[in-house]
Formats: sequence, structure tokens, C-alpha cells
Amino acid sequence: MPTLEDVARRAGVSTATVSKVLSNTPYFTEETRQKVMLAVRELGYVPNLAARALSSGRTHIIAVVFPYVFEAIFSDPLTMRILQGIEAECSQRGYNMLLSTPRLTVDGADDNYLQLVQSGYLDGVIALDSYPVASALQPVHDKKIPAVAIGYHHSDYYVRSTDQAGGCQLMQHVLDLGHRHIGIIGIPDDMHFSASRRMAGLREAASTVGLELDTLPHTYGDWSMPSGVTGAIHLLTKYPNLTALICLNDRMAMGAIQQAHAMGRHVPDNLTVVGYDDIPTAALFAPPLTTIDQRAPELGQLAARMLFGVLNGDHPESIELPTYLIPRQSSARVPD
Amino acid sequence: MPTLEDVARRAGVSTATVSKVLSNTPYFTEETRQKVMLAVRELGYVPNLAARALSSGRTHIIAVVFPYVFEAIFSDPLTMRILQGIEAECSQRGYNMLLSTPRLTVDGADDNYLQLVQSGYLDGVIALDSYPVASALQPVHDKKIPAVAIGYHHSDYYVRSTDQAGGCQLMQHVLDLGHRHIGIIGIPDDMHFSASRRMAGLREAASTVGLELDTLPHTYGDWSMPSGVTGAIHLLTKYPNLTALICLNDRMAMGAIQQAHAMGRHVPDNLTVVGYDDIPTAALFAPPLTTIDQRAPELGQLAARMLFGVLNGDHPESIELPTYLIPRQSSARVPD
DNA sequence: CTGAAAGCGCTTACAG
DNA sequence: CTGAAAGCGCTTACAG
Repeated sequence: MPTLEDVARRAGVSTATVSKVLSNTPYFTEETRQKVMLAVRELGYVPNLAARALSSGRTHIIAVVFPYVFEAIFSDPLTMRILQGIEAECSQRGYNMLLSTPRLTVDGADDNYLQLVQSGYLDGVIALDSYPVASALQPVHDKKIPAVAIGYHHSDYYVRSTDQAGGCQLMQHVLDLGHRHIGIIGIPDDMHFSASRRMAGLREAASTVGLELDTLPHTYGDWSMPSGVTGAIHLLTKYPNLTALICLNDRMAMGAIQQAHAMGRHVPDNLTVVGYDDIPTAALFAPPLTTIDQRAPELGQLAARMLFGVLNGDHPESIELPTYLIPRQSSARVPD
Repeated sequence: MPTLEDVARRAGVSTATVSKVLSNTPYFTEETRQKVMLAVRELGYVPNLAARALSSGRTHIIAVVFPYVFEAIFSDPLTMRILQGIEAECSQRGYNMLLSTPRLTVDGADDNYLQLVQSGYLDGVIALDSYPVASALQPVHDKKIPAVAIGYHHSDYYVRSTDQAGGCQLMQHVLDLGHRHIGIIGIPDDMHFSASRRMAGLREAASTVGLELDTLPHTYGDWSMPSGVTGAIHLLTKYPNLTALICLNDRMAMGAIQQAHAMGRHVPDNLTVVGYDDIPTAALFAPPLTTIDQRAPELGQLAARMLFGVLNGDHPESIELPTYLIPRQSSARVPD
């Protein structure tokens, strides 16, 4: 492979000149620039990024950190849509995206991840930071690498969805349809910040009609569809008079609906089931799911944009994205 | 950050010694090793990967290349499951995964991608290489970077699914149920190798009962669920006597089923619809989808394992993974 | 506007 | 078994 030096020799200038021309420093005669660019083209020169990284301290690599906690993140459509938003922004800016999926426990992240963070490979980090168990960004902050959190851990820069407002909208919708016998399929307490905020939203809305959330039948899942099945079995068996099920994400809602049908309940005539996230399948499920859109791709894109801002020395404002109720056919008025 | 030199000074040895101890070269007294490791720990030393990359020529980064052709790859569950398989293997081996999503056209891949490939950042590449329009691996091969293809373009090392056999199984299943009025929702010719192989499989099985595939009603989609809806509208309107629809992937099949229901056809009593891929939602759809399992995570994992083999100087055998028919409730005997 | 030279932090023959 | 020294391919003050 041709090096900077080869280019310099061919163009009849110094390596310093080539380097500066290539990095678009001003103050060069048009003639010099031409000579250099010609040599670059003739030689098919491409800079060696490792060398550039070592001498400049910038790698043009950012890490996207999606910790493993509950289960395979790759089967979570929501995560993937966030990733999509980040990717769009990175590829446009010519940054490379290192996908890191550390295992996160109370002891922190795994060693591979820690090594990566300290390796000097990363110009910046975007992390899903929603697990109270530990902050994926802690080691990143320690190393003073520019970072933006998607979530609730402490971080100078973050984007997040207004989860509480979303929970509120969801409960309000169910209440507006006249339901009072409502079951909840949630996430174990203190396992997930967003889930806790959504619960807080449910509680807030419930209290406006004098309903105490903690008195409602509830059970826990792990975001997966099978856990929605299990949750529905539990709730519908023990509390057959329930007329509505609120699930903290769409996949659990889809599992719950499937199970409800298997148990002879018809959604929505006989049972209202609502979800959260508006993943792509939600609209296409039978019946189409009433849910909350939290604009996942936008979340990712804004996080990336914010990181690039920080990388440029800006101090962007952190962002809270609003949520939107998407009423579809899985919810209906309570039967008389 | 402490450097190798700091460690050497503290341990009272040379940098060469530290470097060799850390890379597990043999021939060191236990005492030396101890001294070095102690200094490493005391200083919290972590190697600078850019420096290591520059001097050793190895970056410990592999690129996972998923080209954009049809649409957002991140909403394709199949792609995500392949990624999951690759990730599992990489994280176990301590390799970092750079996710690259070039735009692929007849003119080849975009410049960012080309630059990346030539940058010296990549120890190896795994690429989805199924688009006849261009090989994502061409520039990688040109640069002589170790690579494995998931797909059909020419490559020394590849993994792929036996798509033709899968197509065959699928058609056979439909024929076994007595269907002869069969519509096909496929992919435009020569747009996707796997799709073409699956079609070849359909043709092969059809011919065993004297059915000529090209005489069957067919239409094209783009893998997406909405394109399955459109395809079903077209086919069911123009050929109301169809008793079965074969779709080349699950998402189009789900779209088709939804549309069939909207048009008053009942699946499977009144219409059989089958898909391909066995994505996670397939089992949970209403009705659960009859489909072909092509073991996507395994595909990814084997590709990664193969790449690491090549990186170690092996010459692993390329692999074809078998497919499995998964009969569920979206297919049934043709009504009398 | 351009260049000489040091330096980024490692690894790797080569000696001993 | 250990070390001195060159070299990987860039960038960046510093001079001029």
C-alpha cells in the first residue's frame, strides 16, 4: 500500500504538506493542492487509520453500547430501531460504528468492554443506559471520553423519552374507555428505569379517577413475548373479571393477546390489551395494537447528533422526546 | 494514561520485555513475569490499541458488512439474528465488531466503505453477499483482507443456507396438502441470489407433479410486510381461485395473511399461506406461520468461527447449512 | 505558503 | 532469558 511518503515523493513536496492538504488546512497554493491530489489519485493512496489515530489521537470510531441484561438485544425491535437512527447519522458523518454488547451485572461491565473503553480506540460513546443495576457509561466517564446516554443514569448529555408521560397517556386511554378492572404486566421493580417511569405514569393517571395502582392485579415479565404469555395466564386465571391488560411493551402485549385468545377471550370485544413502543409489528398484529410511540429511531439519531456536537466542542442541551398514543384495534370500550 | 514505558520503568525491565510478557511469549522467568504484572496492575495499564495496531498490523477489529439494497436492514429480523450469531462469537474471542452498512449499487459500494476497507483498520470481514448487483466483498478481496461471505458471490470462504432445498421443501409441503392453484410472491429476478435459489427449489418440486412454475400466478415484493399486502391484493383479486400463496419470506407472508383476512379469506381454512425464514414473530403470528427455518444465528456464528480460523492461518471448509420445514397453522389441506 | 524533525505507543527482528 | 533500537505511517508544533 502506498504511504504518505510515497505521495509526497511523487508530488515533489514534503509529507507535512501532503498531510495538511489532505486534512483541508487552508493556506496552500492551488498548484500545490493539485499536485498532491494528482499523486493521491495516481497512487490510489488511502490513509492508514491506525497511524492517523496514533498520531492525532482521533480514531473516527464511536462505540454504540447496548448492554445485555435481560436477554438477546438483537431480538428487541426497539433496540434495533435506535441503532438504525444512530447508524444513519454516523454513516453520514463518515464515522465508524463499533457495536459493543457488554454483559452488565452489579459488578459492572465485563473485561472486554472495560479494555475497549480504555484502549484509546474510541472517540466517543453512545450507550443505552437504562439499567439501574449499573451504568454502562461509568467507565467511559471515568476515562473522560465524550459520551451520550440514552437513558436515565447520570450523564452530562442524554436523550430520553418522556416515559412517565407515556405511561400516563396509556392509562388515561384505558380509563377513558371505561375500564376499571385493569391488570398490569410490568417489569420487576428497579430493574429498568424506563419501566419505573412508565409505572409512575400509570399511577399518576389512575389516581385521577381515584384508582390506587398498587391495588391492581399485576405481574412481571422480562420484555419478551413468552413472558407476556405467562403473565396473561397468571392474571386472567386468577382475576377472570379483568377487562383490560396494560403491558409495558408491545412484545409482552402480543404474547398476552395470543394467550387471551387461547383462553377463549376475544380482544378487544372481551378484553382490551395495550402495549408500549409501537414496534413495526404492532401495527400488523391481529388485532393491531394500541400502543405508545416513543420515536426510537429519532432517539438514536438525536443521540448521535448530540455526540458529534460534543466532539466539536459544543455543549448541546439534553433532550426529552415526547410520546404519542397510537390507538388501534386492541382496545375498546368496556363491555356493559 | 500509563504507557508501556511507564510499566517497564516501574518493573525495572525493558519495554520489549513488558511487551513480550503481555503477549504471552514463553521464555520468561516467573519472577520477571510477576514483576511486570504487578507494575501493570499498580499502574492500571491498558495497551493503546492504535499503537499496537500500527506496529503489529493487527487491529482486533473485524467488520460486519450488511449492505443496504432494498430497505432498512435494521427492521429485518433475519439480518439481526445473523448479527446476533456473529456477535456471540466475536465477544467470546475478544474481537471488536465494526458494523458497516454500505449503500450498494451497480457502481459498487459507497466511498466511506471503500475507505474503511483500505484503511488498514480491519483484520477481517464478514459480509452479507447475496446481491447480484455487486459484491460487498470485492474491494475486500482486492485488498486481500481475510473474509467470509454469507451468500453466493465468489469467495474463498462462505457459509450459506441450502436455499434451493428450502424452496423445494416449501413447495412440496404445499403440494402434499393437495394445492395446485398456487400463487407466488417473490423477489424480482436477479435481485437476490437466495431468492433465486428458493425459486429454483419451488420449480424443482413443482415439476415432480407436472406443474410448470412459470405458469403459476406470481408477483414481486421487496421482503417487507407492506409489499406482501400489495402482492396479495394483486394475486387474490386477479386469481380468486387460488388456494395457496407461497411467499419467499415471512414478512411478506404476514402481510399477505393480513390482506387475505381483510378480503374475507380465512387462513388456513380458505387459503394456505406459507413463508420462509422462521423469524421470531412467525411462531406468534395469528395464525402461526408455516415456514422454513434457515438457522440464521448459526449462519452468523459459523461465519465468524470460520473467519477466526482463516485469521489463524487455517483453510476451513465452506459450509452449507440445511433448512427445516416448520409446519404450523397457516397451511392446511385444500378444501374440497 | 512549505518543510525538517520529533513524537504518538507499541512490536519485532537481531544480538547477546 | 532479556534489551537496544529501528520502525509502523501518520500529525503537529516550530521555523523560515
